[in-house]
Amino acid sequence: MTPQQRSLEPVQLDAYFALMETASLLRHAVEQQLQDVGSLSYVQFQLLATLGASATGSQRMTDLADGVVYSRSGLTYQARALEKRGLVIRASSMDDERSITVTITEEGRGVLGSVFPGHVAVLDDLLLDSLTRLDIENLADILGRARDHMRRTPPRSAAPRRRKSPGADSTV
Amino acid sequence: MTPQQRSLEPVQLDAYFALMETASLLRHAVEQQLQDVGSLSYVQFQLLATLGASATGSQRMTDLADGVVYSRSGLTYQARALEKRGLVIRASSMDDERSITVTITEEGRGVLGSVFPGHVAVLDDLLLDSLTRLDIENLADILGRARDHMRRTPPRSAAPRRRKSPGADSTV
DNA sequence: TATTGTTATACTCTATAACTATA
DNA sequence: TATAGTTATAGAGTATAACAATA
Repeated sequence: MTPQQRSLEPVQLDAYFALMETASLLRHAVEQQLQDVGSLSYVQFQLLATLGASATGSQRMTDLADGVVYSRSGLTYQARALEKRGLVIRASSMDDERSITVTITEEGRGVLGSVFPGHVAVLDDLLLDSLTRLDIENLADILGRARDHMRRTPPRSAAPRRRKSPGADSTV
Repeated sequence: MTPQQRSLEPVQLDAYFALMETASLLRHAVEQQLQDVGSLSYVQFQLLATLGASATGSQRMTDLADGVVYSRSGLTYQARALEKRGLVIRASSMDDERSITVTITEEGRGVLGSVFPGHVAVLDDLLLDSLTRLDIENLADILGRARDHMRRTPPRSAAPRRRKSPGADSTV
């Protein structure tokens, strides 16, 4: 096993590090701005933005969780925080009594609007201004594909929980 | 003011979201692997890797902090955690009694080595395999430039602390 | 006085497991 | 039995401010 200790080529390493570092720096800056202007964490902003972009302004909790990747309980935590501030409302769905529909309020849209200009400014200064139009198109293309691939590929070590599914136990 | 509410073009938005999401998903997966195999957080891995890659296996605390971007106290926290496990050693520098030199131990290199294959595997599966050689080169190039730019550009709202620097107070 | 690093502290966030309720 | 969501809880990580020591 481990026939020859597969190692990374320099370019691959460069790409990896550059990706992680860029995102980290950008997120740091954006988080700061969101906190200063709207007292929002990045995740909360994501949630509001997702709701605001949807046609109805609503989403089921589960669908929101899928979009943001975090755990159910994590989403409950954040949704409650947003609800306390009156930025969203939670109500049980009519078609399925189990699920809960989260809806952005006018106030929520207000905060989103107040935060947006600064958000764009940070983005311009930190990321966009240093790149050409073509760079940006390339990024959107390449990383878009990478993201789609990742969404389809559950990490080996963190396979989707499929406990008890009859016969699914691979090693036991 | 706010002459016309500068907004983002779709491509720009795509690039931004794809960047953040890709990095987020990747980090999530990598963090899992590091935790499972080496009981390391991503930051701790970064620190060990940085030390391991340096010629002497050593770095000053300040330089490490600069590399990882986090706060001083955050670095102290992580460095102590690594020291407790015997993966690094801290000793005061000889040339400057104020600074502390962190050095990776053999044990630290061992953990690094034990974690690396799985790390690469995750990277392959999740990111590299879905991209062409050219894609990866492009990524390394574009994001490399973006990172360099970000490192040079302190975020407006989070300017480097320069309190008390005579005459540096801009608004007072 | 400026810089290096630590400490104390408070807070935010995330995940796990147990639990309720509906399908 | 499976799914949707909440709760309790525990743990990791981060930042701020005050502090000590050296330059």
